[in-house]
Amino acid sequence: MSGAQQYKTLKGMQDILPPDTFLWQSVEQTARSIFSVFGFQEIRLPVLESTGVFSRSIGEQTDIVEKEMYTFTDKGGRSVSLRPEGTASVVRSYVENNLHNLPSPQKFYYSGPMFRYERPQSGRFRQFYQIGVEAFADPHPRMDAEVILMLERFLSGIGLQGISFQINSIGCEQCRPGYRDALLSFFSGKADQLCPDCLRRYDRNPLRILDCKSAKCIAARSGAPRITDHLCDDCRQHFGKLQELLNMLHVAFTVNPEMVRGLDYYTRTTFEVTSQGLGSQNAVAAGGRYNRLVREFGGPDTPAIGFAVGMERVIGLLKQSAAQEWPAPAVFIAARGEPAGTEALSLAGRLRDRGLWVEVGDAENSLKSQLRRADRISARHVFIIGDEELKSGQLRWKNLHDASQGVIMMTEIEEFISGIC
RNA sequence: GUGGGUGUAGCUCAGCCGGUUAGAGCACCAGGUUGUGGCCCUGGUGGCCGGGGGUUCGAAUCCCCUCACUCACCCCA
Repeated sequence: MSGAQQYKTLKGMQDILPPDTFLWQSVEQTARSIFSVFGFQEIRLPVLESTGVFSRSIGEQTDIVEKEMYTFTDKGGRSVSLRPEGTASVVRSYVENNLHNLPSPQKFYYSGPMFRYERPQSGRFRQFYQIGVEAFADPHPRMDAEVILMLERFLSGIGLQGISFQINSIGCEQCRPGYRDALLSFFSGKADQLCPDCLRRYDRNPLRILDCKSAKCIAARSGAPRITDHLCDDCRQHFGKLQELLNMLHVAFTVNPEMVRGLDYYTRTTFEVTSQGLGSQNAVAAGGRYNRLVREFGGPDTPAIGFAVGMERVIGLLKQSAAQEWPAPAVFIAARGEPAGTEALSLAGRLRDRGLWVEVGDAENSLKSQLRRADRISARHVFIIGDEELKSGQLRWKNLHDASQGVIMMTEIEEFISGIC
């Protein structure tokens, strides 16, 4: 190692390396195939947007917008930000491209990195990956149920265990202000019973007091009004119908009237999937309905619902339950000396054309050394080419799993391969 | 932004009441006679002991500062 500068990833950013990348690929593949059969189509969006895309949707007052965004001025003097979440960009794109002209409902999924300038901890990074979906133009709770069902299918499809679904309704512009007032008046005489954080929340976002973890606040909020008791008729019916549908679809869930979401744009249904064994950041996926956002972005009045899955959290759970496997090559070709080394390369090419993963040994090394390498990378079969084989037009094969071996003609190699692979 | 914990080889760690060239296991590479892996044996690559300063004849070891990582609060996927 010279005295040269050693670069490292920035705080909260990480390299994703093999064999983890294989796990990521399989999770992404499952997502694609499940979302596809539900009729969701992929969209790919920029990572950088006008800052307003996020501040106006997520909420000016939220922590995400106030202190967690990677915001800077570009060379044209515009304020731009790395996306801290996906929904705002999808809505921007929906409006910009007039996607409401596609047959309704319009259903999309996306995946990619998000950025938030936070203090990293277990399950929390500054660059993190989400797979998310958004469904537009269907106000009915059937769409809520379908989206939640799809999330459940996906999570069980990748083999996640021990997760639980919580759902809630946070009402709409008709009923939420009334509930907020009820909550404020309930806590107004109890300021001394709240933790310092919740005193702040009282002014900024009183609903958050409901999910504070401090023992004081848990005690102070007993008997607090519940959002589910303050829903207007339409919201109550919507929420009731959703529960009915989820039961019919056999999606296990619990209603949690204290569940609060951090983003301002939600209306009615919100939901969250949590897991034990994730540490403090235990949300695996979360989402909800946002019926006003498209309108606020200048589009037609269009209801919508979506969710996002935290990839690192899902991957973290999967790694706990199963050891990482390295994929292994089908064939390793060991050659001895120069003419054989060339022959090995040519044979490898033919086998790769048939879609096989083939590794070639270093013909300058001993056979023993090459076999050791083949074993280390768990190759299933070894072909051995040397002077003898070149003379006779044959080659020797060996199965490293059961140690069987034999000889075949070089010209019959393709048939032989199709018999064993 | 606020607290706690930890920094010695790629990984897991020992050494740390100061004392000659800083260790182990695993991993990686090679070899153990002519062309056969796993086990075993041998050898090799790899660390200015996170960085800087101080105390001392002498610091991985003691003191101070700093940085990084990590967990938690906050917030959230």
